[in-house]
Amino acid sequence: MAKVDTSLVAHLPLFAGVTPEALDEILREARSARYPKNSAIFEQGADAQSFFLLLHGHVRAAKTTPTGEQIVVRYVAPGETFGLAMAIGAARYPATATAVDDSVVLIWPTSAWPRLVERFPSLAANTLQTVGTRLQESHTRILEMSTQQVEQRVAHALLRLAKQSGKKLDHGIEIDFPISRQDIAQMTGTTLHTVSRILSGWESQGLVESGRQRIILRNPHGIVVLAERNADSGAV
Amino acid sequence: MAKVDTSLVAHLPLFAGVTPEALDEILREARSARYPKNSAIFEQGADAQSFFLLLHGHVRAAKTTPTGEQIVVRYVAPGETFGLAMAIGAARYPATATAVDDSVVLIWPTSAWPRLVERFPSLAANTLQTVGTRLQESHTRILEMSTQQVEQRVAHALLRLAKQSGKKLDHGIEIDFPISRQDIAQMTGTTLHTVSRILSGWESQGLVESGRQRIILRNPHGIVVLAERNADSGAV
DNA sequence: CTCGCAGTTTGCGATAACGCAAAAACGGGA
DNA sequence: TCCCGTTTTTGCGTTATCGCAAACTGCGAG
Repeated sequence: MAKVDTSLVAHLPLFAGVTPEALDEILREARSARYPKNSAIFEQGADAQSFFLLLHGHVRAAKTTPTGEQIVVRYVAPGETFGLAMAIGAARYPATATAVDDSVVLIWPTSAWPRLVERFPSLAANTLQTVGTRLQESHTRILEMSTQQVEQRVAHALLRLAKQSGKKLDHGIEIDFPISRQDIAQMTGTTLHTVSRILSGWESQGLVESGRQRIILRNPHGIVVLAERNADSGAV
Repeated sequence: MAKVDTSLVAHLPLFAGVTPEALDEILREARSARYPKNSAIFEQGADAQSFFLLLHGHVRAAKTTPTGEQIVVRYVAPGETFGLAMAIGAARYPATATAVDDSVVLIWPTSAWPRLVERFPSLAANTLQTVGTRLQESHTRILEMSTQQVEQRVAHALLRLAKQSGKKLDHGIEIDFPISRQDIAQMTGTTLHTVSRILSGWESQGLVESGRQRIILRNPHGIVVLAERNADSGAV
């Protein structure tokens, strides 16, 4: 069994208020695993046998309709948990998780959750906090989808990705994992065509620099302006 | 201080796994209050001084944009909690809560939450479950907004309302609180005009019977069919 | 180095839904 | 019972966005 250095994870929100000894005990119940780029971690509808903590890499959580259309629920960054179906009392995963980069995760068996929570109540409190935050973000997303047009939604989405997983370059901020036009479309409720048109436009204005599954915000402030301007204030 | 009968609330999910004595202790920390129809319970952005459990009536939780547009986050039915800002670590309410009917609520001071959770860990677990379920519903809503057209979204919204707060009549199911076209528009990400057109259409097909802030599903199954049919399968 | 494919770009017509405006209907309060 | 304000209905022009189709491009495999 791979040994995980407690110091690497001790500062994570999930473990706030947990003593080092307790953390050690918690980690002993986990195993770690590596998922290569583009491999599936779990599938929507499958038995929720495990829950996960991402150590390295990036994971996309996506939901699929009966007719095969997808939306991206979120991108998971290192330090975040995912696959928490058990915490909400679901027996099956409500979404599919895919590694978009080579990724390393900690894995606990779902069956360990009740015991862990009983021994370490902070885990429940911390998880509640996390889930609550995600719920709020989700409501914000609904608000945006209801009231903003596509260009603003794409702007917001990119800014969030930049904040969560942006790598500072001297000529801008790069989204630190491979992401396609299609992915962005699935985050914002539009089509890859429309996203492509929007990014092309921004590129010609020098706001972004982008290519195959790669996006650099050259002028983040300009994108903030786009994101915040309301529909009719943008006459040229 | 109004005394609340424990037997009225003992069966609620929030109190699952809580002993009668504990419940009694928890309820002693609460006070109850009555809000008349159309009165505000709390405003978005205000200090989250309390959290609530709805006993009677119906409450609308809505989020407002800087430009004044609104969306309905959800309708709260009796037995459900709301205003849980503290559980997610927010100091201010992320939405506005309004009684849409004369309503009675239990109110706890936010400051009591940490103590309650420490003494009764099931509260945290139960709340986690609730919040997790809401998160899933929220994702489902995003999925619908991304992949379905307005008519289907309205159909789904009405079916959910009917399931949550439907009153069985011999000639159909009535949504058991006042709800306007505008409200439905704000639940589905469209305009009151479009909702009105859709309901008019349904009315002439005998699917619904509706009036001023009042909707009866005359043929729930017909609406299910509408909700589930995918965009192109509906040729006449 | 070249080939092949996944990802991207772009044009163009189609249309669902919006937005405005005005009239009609309903219900509660005086 | 009548009146007034809110809610609902409906017509009509506008448009943001979609959907399809076709061409292009960059990267990785061999």
